[in-house]
Amino acid sequence: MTQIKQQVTDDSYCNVIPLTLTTLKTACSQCNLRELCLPFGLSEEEIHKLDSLIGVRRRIKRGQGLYRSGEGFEAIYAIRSGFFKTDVLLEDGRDQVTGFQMTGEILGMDGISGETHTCNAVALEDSEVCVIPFADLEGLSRNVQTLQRHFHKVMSREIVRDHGVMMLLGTMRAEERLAAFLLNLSQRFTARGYSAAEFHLRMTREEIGSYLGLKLETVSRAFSHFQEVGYISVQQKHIHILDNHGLKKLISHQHG
Amino acid sequence: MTQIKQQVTDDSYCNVIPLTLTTLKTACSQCNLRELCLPFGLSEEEIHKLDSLIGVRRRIKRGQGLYRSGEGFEAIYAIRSGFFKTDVLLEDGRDQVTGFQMTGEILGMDGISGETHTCNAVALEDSEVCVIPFADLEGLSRNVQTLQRHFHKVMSREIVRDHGVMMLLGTMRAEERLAAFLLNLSQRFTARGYSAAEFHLRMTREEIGSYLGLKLETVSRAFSHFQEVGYISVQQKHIHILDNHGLKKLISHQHG
DNA sequence: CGCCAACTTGATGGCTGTCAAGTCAGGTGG
DNA sequence: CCACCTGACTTGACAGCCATCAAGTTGGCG
Repeated sequence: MTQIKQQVTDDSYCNVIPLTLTTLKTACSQCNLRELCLPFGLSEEEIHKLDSLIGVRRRIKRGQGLYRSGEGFEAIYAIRSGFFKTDVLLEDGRDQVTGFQMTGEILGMDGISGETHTCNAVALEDSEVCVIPFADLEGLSRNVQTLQRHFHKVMSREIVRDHGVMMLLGTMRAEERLAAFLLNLSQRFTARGYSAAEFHLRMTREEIGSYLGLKLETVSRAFSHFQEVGYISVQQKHIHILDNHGLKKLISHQHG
Repeated sequence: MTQIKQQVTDDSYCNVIPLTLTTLKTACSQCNLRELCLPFGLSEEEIHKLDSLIGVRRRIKRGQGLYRSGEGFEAIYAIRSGFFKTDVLLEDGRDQVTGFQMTGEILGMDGISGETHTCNAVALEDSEVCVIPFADLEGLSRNVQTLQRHFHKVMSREIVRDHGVMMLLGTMRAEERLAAFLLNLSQRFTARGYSAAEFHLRMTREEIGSYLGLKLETVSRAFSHFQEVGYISVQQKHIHILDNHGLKKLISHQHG
């Protein structure tokens, strides 16, 4: 446990102490992410109850951590703006990105089981999260059935998502993985009102590779190849999907 | 509430595979798996409330399904005896085993998010599960805080477990994966009072390979090699771990 | 302008997939 | 009881995908 901290402290976490903590009351009832986030499906009255539950927002600068593995678990976080990655670090130094999270998505549910976080959450751009004290959420969801149900769905969705990643890591080849990754990002940006075809990657090739179980060179080569055959155009972190169908066909193709 | 029992009995699935349905009342309060299963941490009184919630047990013969992908979600299942696998099937024919479950573990949480199961659960030996109607579980956990908390922990544990598998698939080599798999099984058998060193594999090499993202030949070779170097002895599905430490060292070793 | 991290591209090697042949164990029927 | 059959497993040979190592390019920032 303690030796893990040595590994993590390298860069981002030294800067973690001076987190800006706003005492601003957040208000789900006035948040435009309602339909993506925890309040989904709640009545106006119920959302107002949620308002009182969410104490503070927290601003996290690019590169800084929101929580880290080993830390006590107190709250889950709803991303109000920005972009995060979560990663797990093994004692031997190996690590892997377990997910990328964007606005409206919930962070920190890994910590519930052992009352201790089991992964690190790091902002990939300046971000803001709503802090949801977990005991309070449980308390409210004992009274508000729709909230209880929706929270269970959020947790379950995380399980289903993880199964998808396991499928990707276990059965797909490099280019299939990257295609699936791009289409997933595209779909999630679409759900947030952004362009499905054009977006900016917040993460490095190395982080993509870590997530996909590949080395950064392989990711880079796959990007180049996709560009050669006209599926996408890439310029550094700017992605333009030119042939959505081509990418989809690549994934569903038998690997033979 | 009542329509749930109908769902179980007139399930179209019963027409495909003849499931044996017992009307026996189950009783968590008299179950020796309490400490591993959903009742963990509950008081005597609270466990009695759980008793009333669990309607029926269901017997599943080896090779039969408990639920399958696409089916409506009504209940989660606690394994009372036996052994299961869950797998996901892609349209193109690729499939992957996403987990192996043993007594006391909970099946079916993948179905909560979309109210439809997203994977198949198949018995690898004759098994028996306690059917826990999900709406009832939610109802009771609104009244019993310890149950609510524990159920959240169970879901969270599934997320953490999946992260472990992602780590395994994304960063480990074939023999490391198999070593991690064997140690995980050993530890779970131990928690159930069985030998840590000697056990019987319920799954085929192909199923192990699918879970670990490997081909069955690779699994077989890794078993043979482990035997050569004295880590284990294998005879078909019978495993004897001879050098626990050796396996652990293999995993934590840098892959270089 | 110069530095550095991120990225691209090439050459090579190794792990694991693929194909193939053979062995083993368990179950069935004559 | 035994021959037979089938599915599961083992082992070998070879090939391909991706990791590794290396060198060069680009873009952002002080």
